[in-house]
Amino acid sequence: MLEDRKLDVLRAIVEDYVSTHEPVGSKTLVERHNLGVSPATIRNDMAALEDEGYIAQPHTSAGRIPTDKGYRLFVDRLSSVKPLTTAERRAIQSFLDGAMDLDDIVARTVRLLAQLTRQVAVVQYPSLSRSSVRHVELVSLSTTRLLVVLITSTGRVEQRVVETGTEVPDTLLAELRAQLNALTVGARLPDAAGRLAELPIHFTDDQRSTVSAVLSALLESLVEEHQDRVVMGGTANLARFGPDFPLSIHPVLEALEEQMVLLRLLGEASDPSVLQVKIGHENSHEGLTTTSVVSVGYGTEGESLAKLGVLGPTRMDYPGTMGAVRAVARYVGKIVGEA
Amino acid sequence: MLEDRKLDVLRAIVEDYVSTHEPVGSKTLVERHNLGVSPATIRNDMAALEDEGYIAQPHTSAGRIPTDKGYRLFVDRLSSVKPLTTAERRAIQSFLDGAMDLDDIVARTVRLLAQLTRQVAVVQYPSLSRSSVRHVELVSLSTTRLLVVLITSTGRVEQRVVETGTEVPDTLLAELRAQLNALTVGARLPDAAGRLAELPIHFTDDQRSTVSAVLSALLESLVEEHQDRVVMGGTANLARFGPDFPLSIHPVLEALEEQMVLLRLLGEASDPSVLQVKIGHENSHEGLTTTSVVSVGYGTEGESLAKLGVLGPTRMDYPGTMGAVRAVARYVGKIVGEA
DNA sequence: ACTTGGCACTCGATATCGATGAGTGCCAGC
DNA sequence: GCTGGCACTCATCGATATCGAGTGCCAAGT
Repeated sequence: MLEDRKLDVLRAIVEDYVSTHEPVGSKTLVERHNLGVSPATIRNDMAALEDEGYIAQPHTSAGRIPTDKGYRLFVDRLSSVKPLTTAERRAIQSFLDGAMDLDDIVARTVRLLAQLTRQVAVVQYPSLSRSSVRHVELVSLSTTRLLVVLITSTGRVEQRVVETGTEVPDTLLAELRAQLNALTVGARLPDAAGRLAELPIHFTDDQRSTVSAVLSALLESLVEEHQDRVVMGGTANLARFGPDFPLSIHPVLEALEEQMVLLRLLGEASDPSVLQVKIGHENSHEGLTTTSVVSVGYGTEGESLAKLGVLGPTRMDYPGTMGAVRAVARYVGKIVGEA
Repeated sequence: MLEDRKLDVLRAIVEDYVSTHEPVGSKTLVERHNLGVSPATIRNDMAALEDEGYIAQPHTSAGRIPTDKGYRLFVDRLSSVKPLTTAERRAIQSFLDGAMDLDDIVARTVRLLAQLTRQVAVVQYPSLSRSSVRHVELVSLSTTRLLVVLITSTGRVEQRVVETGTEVPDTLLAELRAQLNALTVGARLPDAAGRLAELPIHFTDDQRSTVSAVLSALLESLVEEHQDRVVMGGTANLARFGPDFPLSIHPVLEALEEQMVLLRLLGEASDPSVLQVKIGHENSHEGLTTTSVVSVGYGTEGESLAKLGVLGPTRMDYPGTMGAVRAVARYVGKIVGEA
């Protein structure tokens, strides 16, 4: 009974603080939520919660604020993911439906997420390593220049310009194109990279340099894992986080401009199909210690291609945010699967 | 003589205010710059400048701040574009050299500009309408699905997925590919769009639907002007604009997230090859009335393909910013020309 | 064993007040 | 037309006082 009420109190504190952005005291707590007890009782519980590290007071005589640990408990045990309203679902669908190519899908997803959660949205491009080769194309740009284009099953197009040094006859180009496609089409990107090794022996010596140049470019395209590009949007919402937002937005903006940080933000989580919530200091990066990240993988048929998520102040509406992120991930996964 | 000195005073005020971010008074002015006159004299000039609307005082009994009109005069007549140091030139070169594809070039340019000017950088993708068709490629994704790929002379790749409804034999695909390339390669994008009209008659009736589907997709790619995408970076610098930055960053961030606003920001200037400076209220968009935009077109051989620029507080270092923007535009133009 | 009302206490937030001083406008003299 | 002098304005800053939300603790009640 006691333990139960303490958890109720914690939940109430989190909810109140999230909605008011102000430290919450015992009196206002009993007023707003109908716990059937007096402020004094609440105070006792609060003191206990503070001892256990779930809440803290900014100043000696102020209300309580949830700590990271408090939010963690709230997310893990005191709340459930809030399903979206049908209006929101419709919005997602209509927002995402008109998308043409992959770039467009990602761009729309970012804006959608940002709008829905009113926070900063981050979307990772579908990973190349999970996708397969759809087509390889060689186009001569000038006498000594080739464009190598790789088209993947997720609709992504990678391109590289190659300096051949010598002139490349069209016949060689056609031959090479045919062989490359025969060798790689349908294979997973990493596998395709491996198969390339079988190729060069079929050509004469003076073709070698050209061929190997093309190969290395293609290889680059195939293995370029760091091309795991990430798109971000909704930074305007950062300002909304409050004028009271700790230490201003500068470090946050700075961190968000680092691709690497963004990628790590989305996390190398164990199971990408389950919602991941990183709260405050759980984000390794300093400067993001007052923010939380809600992320989840998206993709086809249980196979997660990439991740997406949002970043906001630790004092965010977790149930709502989690609901939005999960819903968007599902829709996008479906769409990417179709394309 | 008198007029000359008044202009000197205005220049001094702008320079001081830009470097200190504080209203500048008559006394400190004479100290810092060696005008050979007394503070009282300066005060007279200042009063005159204020009457004419070039400067203003935030409060009675405070120093003067340049108005938009003052900055305008400063930019037009009192300053000259500051050439970069050789160190900076080297930085530009090394920063831009490793670029692989067009995306990469644009991304690097944005970061370079942001870093160099310590402001928000905006770069427009090279316009498609000015470029020409390098190659058209058709790739079958599945039995009833085609990918139409357009490669332009600026290295840009446009892609569209087409539902054909019926199965498309490889022979038709090859034929169509050959004809499309013969018809369009080398032509400017708008011209190429026109020429497409000549094509369909060469095919049989039951091929019509497929062909016309492909054509309309290609046509879309060719004319899609709104694909004038814009990339932005360096938003972290917004925070640097000061805690004193008027009305916080919110409206600015919001404006910057609108593609349309960004595009208008770069401006439909008369002659894109000349540096354009928009100061404060000259930017139509409200919310950007305390910011200035320095932009210029870039491209090959005097032909401007797109624009780039930076956005900062009206109290920016105009000569330096203009120098950086111009220098970067030149280098990028050269690189895009090569690619 | 909890809960509750009461009460003294803390301390951030807010308001008031005066001193300070940078900066101004104006004027009379050079 | 420049300059020094002078009275005046007003934002800034620090000190002081007040206010009140919120706390911790205790003794009494159930």
